[in-house]
Amino acid sequence: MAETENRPTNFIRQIIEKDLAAGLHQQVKTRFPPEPNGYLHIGHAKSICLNFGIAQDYQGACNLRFDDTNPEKEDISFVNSISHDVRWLGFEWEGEPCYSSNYFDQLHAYANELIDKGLAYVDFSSHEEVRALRGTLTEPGRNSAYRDTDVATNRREFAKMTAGEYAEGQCSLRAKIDMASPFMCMRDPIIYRVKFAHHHQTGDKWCVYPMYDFTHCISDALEGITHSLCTLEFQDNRRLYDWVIDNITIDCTPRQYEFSRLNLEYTVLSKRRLIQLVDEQHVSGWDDPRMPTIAGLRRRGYTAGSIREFCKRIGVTKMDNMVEMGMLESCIRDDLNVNAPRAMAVLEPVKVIIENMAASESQTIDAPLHPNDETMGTRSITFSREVYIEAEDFREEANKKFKRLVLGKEVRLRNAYVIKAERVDKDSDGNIKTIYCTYDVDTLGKDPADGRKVKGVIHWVDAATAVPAQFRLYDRLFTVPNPAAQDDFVEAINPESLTVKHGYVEAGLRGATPESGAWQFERTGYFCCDPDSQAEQLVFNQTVGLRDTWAKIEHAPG
RNA sequence: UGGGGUAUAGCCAAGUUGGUAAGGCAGCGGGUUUUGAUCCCGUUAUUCGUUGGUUCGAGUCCAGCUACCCCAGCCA
Repeated sequence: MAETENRPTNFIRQIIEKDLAAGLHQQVKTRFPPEPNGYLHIGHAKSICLNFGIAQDYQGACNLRFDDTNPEKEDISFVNSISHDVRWLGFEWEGEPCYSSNYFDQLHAYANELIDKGLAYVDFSSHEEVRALRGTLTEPGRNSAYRDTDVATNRREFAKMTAGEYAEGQCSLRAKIDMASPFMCMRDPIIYRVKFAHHHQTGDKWCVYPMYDFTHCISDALEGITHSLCTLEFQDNRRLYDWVIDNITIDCTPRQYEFSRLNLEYTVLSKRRLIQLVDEQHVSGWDDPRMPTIAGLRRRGYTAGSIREFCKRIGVTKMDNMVEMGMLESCIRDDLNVNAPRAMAVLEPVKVIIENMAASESQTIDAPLHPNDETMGTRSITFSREVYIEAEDFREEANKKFKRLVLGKEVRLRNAYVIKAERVDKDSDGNIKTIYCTYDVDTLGKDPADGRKVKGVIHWVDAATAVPAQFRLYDRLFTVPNPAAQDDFVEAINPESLTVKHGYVEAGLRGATPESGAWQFERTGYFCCDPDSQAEQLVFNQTVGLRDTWAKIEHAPG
């Protein structure tokens, strides 16, 4: 609903439309290929929306493929969370999820094909020797002493490697390409290494694992991927991608296209840094509401639709970018503004006693669930002699710009009556304990009969039926726009990224759960119930605040 | 002269047979409003990294320059 309807256009979709028009493919096929070594984040959402979105819009298909060639870093828990998050985002992959590890047998056979063609060799050089011979960005590399080993020997040595006869690091299988290539990845890249590691999918079957560059292109070809979309840092790797496909016997020629990865201000989007935040417990976990992970955003209250809309708005190009948080916030506000029912909550309560109302009296008021959408219906709220209002909504004195409750002045209680502040009670420290007011009985649902204007409206909760609740307010996780550029990004963590408040919500929210959806707490922001919430102690996360023009006015110079 | 990429408003981004700068976010001004919200209206690049060239005409074509990003894991 809040999602814009027009289909996105970008250079990749243009290539696809051209290919389709030229009859190059009868059906477009893409894939989303995460390594299961962490949780998905908003940057992955960009890739997911691109790949699955293309499949949807061009009647094609998109595979979910776990690129699991490095068992040491991977875990089955990540394949589960990734599958869950992709579905939650609203996408469905073609058939069963795929795994690069499904192709280990075929990959191994292709490695042997390369050996047979004299295009791969087993190298017994040490890590240090390999590095030293690789050369530098400006100097060519030099050939390894093992580069000209004969085919039969290479066959035999690779078999021994595969059989576990060599230790990790003792040898590797390398493609024989060009040690003088200006593309570093073409200087006889290692395509298989020895790793005595248990694999979450293949168990202990293998002690050699193929490298990314060798695996990815072949996996794409085996799955019939037509357009293999990845991020910019793989542009050089495309030469190797094509080299492998060109030098093995395979009847599919997928094409790789690169787009720029997403950068979001005031957060980090690299797997390495997110893992560090979790491991060092700077956050409560992968789903901490301050995290840019899908799980974190979900717990924070972001909807799948708002994330899809965000991906649509940021577009897909090859330009390096740094997207403002405001862009993301605008997407969730647009969604929740139309979809979230309204309610009232007081986050920092101060008691108001309405002196001209009987203590025994309690009224029930029907309040709209949405001011601009009456089809959403109404809710019942109660009003009685004692109510809570927001501490910041009262001042003993204030100028005309302060459209709230001021001593001796009137204000409208949202959905209820006009009240007037008569006097206050303070504690020994001078803090306001209670505000004594009177109310105008003839102002429910109408303006004062004598025509006087009351411009301020504040929210409130009936003390008699209020439900206590904890509110968690979040701020940006980092204090600088680009924490990844810091020497140590951990030092840029915002110590005030979480603020906890204790107040009240209206009675109707008793029993709220994380499945209840979102509310707009009027004049405050959008909230959802956190999984930590319990019947005796409701916990609400602020997804995002309302646009706050008052803050600008109040803090404006002069 | 290692190579690969990218340069359009504060941010994101259209612009693709060269014809006289879309849209979104943010901002600003105004209107409606029992949310300082929403909504509505208006406004925001004489200019497309820069310097030259071709052309009646260039963001789009050509040449030079500059800036930024990526590549020297047996990571992906």
